[in-house]
Amino acid sequence: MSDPATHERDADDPLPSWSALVSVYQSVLHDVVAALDEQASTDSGVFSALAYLERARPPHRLPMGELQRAMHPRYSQPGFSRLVQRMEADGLVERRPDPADRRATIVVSTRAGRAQFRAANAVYVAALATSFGRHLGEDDHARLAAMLSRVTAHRDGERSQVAAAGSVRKRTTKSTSAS
Amino acid sequence: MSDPATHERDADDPLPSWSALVSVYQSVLHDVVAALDEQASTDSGVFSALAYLERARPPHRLPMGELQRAMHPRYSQPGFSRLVQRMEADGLVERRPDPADRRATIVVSTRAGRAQFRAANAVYVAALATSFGRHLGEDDHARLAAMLSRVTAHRDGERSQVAAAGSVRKRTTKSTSAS
DNA sequence: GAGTATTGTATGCTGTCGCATATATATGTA
DNA sequence: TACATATATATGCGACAGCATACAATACTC
Repeated sequence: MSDPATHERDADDPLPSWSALVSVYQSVLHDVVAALDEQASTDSGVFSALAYLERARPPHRLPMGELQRAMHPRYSQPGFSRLVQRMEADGLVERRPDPADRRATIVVSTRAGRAQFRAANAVYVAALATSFGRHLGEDDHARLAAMLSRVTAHRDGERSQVAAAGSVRKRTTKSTSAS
Repeated sequence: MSDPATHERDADDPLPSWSALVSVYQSVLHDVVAALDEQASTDSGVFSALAYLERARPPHRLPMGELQRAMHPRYSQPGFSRLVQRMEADGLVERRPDPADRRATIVVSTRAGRAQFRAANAVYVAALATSFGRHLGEDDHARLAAMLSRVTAHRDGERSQVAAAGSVRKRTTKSTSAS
């Protein structure tokens, strides 16, 4: 779904910017995923999960649900469950029962998982710089980040308004940041 | 292994802008794909292929290879081959032998395919406006498109330089395992 | 405290992906 | 012409995705 034919040639037509975004995303991601695979033997989903565990506030652990939501809508719940199973089979994480809620599972990265993250992250940073970073100037990166963050913020703001309006009680998210 | 040109906190650190781009892409795409599926029963890959056929310069036809390349690295060659087979099975396109090259196949959208594109495109435009367009102002869309287009142009420029340079390569695409 | 709804995670099934490879045609070279 | 190589597309196969659903534990309501 890159850039279809359309009408609406106005200045606020979002199609050109969306098409350009899709084009950049797809080609850069393609390069980065290839680099991770070839130079670090790391699947991009695995890398992403390890990265969020790395940043987790209690050392290297996150409840499954929070980790899944941190990864945007990248995986469905079943898909994410299987990703974690594979990672556990590969020795990258452990799954521990949550003592506070016996339905829940806490994912903890192992020493091997953290080592693999460090190696893969070096590849990732290098590939991203080559494939994306050096194609824009300093100010451009900052401005791009600002604009795109506005989109996310605006979207999220409206979503929580909708959520709050839809239910009488808005006990929605557990009191965690978890972007 | 490449040396870790690691964590730059500089202004030209591409990570924040890349992360923001990924976040916007994933969530907007999620919404748009859901809308296409729910309101137009159209897979996003099918929609993209129909869109490129729609704007093809000879009426509604393109050689398979060109159509595939137009869709960026979204599908592998085999994956694209099967996408077209499915579309043909659904009556959205025909595959005709190319009289000039009997290896090749020309994909032609059928009347039904064009009708489905029009219906799906209306859904697409509406969903994109809701999910992406209205979260930025007019100038922002233009500036965003300009910046991202620069990335694509710069990337493409370098790629053709590399292609022209020929065999002077580092050890990139080699099948070395490494971990 | 019993009954129902809700939440967290896992599994069966099916569809589609990418990789490796096969097949057919085209092109280059002797 | 004969042969090696390149290009266009298709198929076998294994991996992984999402949907629907199952299962387990918790939370709400009375």
